[in-house]
Amino acid sequence: MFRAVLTDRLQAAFTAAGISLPEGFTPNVVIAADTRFGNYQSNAAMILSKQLKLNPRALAQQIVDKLEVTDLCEKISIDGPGFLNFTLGTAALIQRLSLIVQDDHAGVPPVSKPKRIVIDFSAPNIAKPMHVGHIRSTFIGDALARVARFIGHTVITDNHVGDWGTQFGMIIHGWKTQLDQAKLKQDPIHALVSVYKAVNAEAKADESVLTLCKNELVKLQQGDAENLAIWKECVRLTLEQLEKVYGTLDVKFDHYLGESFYNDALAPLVADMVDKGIATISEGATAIFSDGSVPPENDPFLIRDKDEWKAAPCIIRKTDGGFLYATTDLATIDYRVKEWNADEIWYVVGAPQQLHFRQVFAAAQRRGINTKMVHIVFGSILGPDGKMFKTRSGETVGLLEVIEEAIERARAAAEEKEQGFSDADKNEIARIVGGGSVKYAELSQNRLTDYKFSWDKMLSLQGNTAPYLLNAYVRTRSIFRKLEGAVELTPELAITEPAERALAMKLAQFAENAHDVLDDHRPNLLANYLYELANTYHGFYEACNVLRAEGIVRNTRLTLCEATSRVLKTGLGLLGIQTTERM
RNA sequence: GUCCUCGUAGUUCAACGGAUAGAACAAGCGUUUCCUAAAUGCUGGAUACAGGUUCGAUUCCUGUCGGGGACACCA
Repeated sequence: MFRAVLTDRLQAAFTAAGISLPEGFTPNVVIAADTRFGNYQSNAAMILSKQLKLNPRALAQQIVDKLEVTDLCEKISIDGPGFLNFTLGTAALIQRLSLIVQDDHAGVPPVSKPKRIVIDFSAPNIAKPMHVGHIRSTFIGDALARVARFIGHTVITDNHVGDWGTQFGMIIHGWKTQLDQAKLKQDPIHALVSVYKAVNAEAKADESVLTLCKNELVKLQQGDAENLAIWKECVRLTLEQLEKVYGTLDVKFDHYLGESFYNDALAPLVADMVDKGIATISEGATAIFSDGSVPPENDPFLIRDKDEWKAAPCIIRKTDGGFLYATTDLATIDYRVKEWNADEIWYVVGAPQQLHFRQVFAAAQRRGINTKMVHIVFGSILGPDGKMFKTRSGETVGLLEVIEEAIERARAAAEEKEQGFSDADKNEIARIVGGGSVKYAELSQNRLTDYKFSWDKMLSLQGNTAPYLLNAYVRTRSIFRKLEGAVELTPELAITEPAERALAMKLAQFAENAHDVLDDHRPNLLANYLYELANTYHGFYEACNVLRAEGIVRNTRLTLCEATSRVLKTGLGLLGIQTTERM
């Protein structure tokens, strides 16, 4: 990575110039946003000049005098208030380009300290279809897992399915009284959903039905054989359907340890926490309160009411003895730490659950767990009214529906092309383009912002979308197909045209971008990078004909195409988007 | 009420404290004897408001206004 090398060189230059760096200060080098000034830049001189009370430009000059980067840069300049601007030399770019074409990681170096990271994402509920709300967790989680693995971490993905809870009282009651067996065979999840909805309506109108449901739930929790069998069948049928959806989306999990997996751990966990004084009995329930170890404004167990701080406890056992969401999550943390030796646990879960995780993480810490736990927050998908899509009240759009529609639209687009595709070709292209479009629509966006669900936006095939990137890839492949037969790319390269240089420069930045994604868990940085790369490639493609060129020019351009091809395929792969040779 | 989060072009979104705030869609006019036109060139338009910190603020801090969310026995 040029950035890392330049950072090291800069550090050495400070030492050589006899400037002692303040504690914890490392010179900052970034990819220049505006290539007019150079390719990389640093603001280190400006920041240090403040602390050392020196003139920033003079300080910059001192550093430049000692800087040894002639192997990398053809130009270093001091601009504006004291920016250090580096312009890479052609030889360094060429070397980099050769590496991308040879390396199976497209020139992305591994992390220096690999970790064991457990990533918790997707987490659909049993007996309910996945809806558009699951898009964010599933795609963001999957992309982060892929990137983390790619740069050398050990990743364990776990789908913490909602397979246990009060809804099973109603489902079991409905299963026994009104289940349509034929429908269950045909479309199990929808059969279960309609049963659930019908019972829910009945229970609202008739108290006695609600009581029956509660009784079924109690029996299930006590291990009644018949209810247990029904529950297991519900889980099996739902997982079977989910696997199909995940298969279409190319999303895989290492584990499916749902909430029920932790049932036996809950009572001992609560007892232990009471023993240790972390949890106390209050109003009949068992709850965790503030221990006063952090300032009240940072304490997740306190809220301010007027001028006083009031308790905001986290309940782990209900008055009736039942356990809750937080209890299961605490047990889950125990398991992940003890059984999987997790260094870090990442939760890709929506913003509404921020308080929940703050409380659970704080509770786990009090139990002596010092594993790093991160809630990777994302904004909500809103309905046309600007309010959250609700699972319980309003109808939402099914995830499968969105994917199918996307594939259909991509298929229609493929149909219009005159590339002599067979039906099988068209189906495969439609699957990749359609599925990729939905993923890219999500992943190209900052995860924190809410957005309104829109069919046209999610399924668009024009503009900054997956097909745009795929088309760039297809263009690279088409060139190699035209060559008919193996091409030997030779190491003799010469970058002369601005479009060639711009492309080589962009390709070199893949290494930095792949790493930056995990700094703040933001796949959209990678998506944006790939868009810029595709854009740069399209520009190169218009400006520089490859096949009609000869000799070293042709070899250089072919190498640029090969490198672009590799980076696009690898980068899209990190987003969970497959590529196609033709479209 | 308290806390969290968001507020950027007509719309949907970008921008690890950096230089002239980028794209896409929508609109208009062009580009195919040339490697896939799902491409490409050109033309307008935006940081909610008020302070503060800084050489420099869309970004950090404070307040106001506005959207959304969470706040003891649902998950």
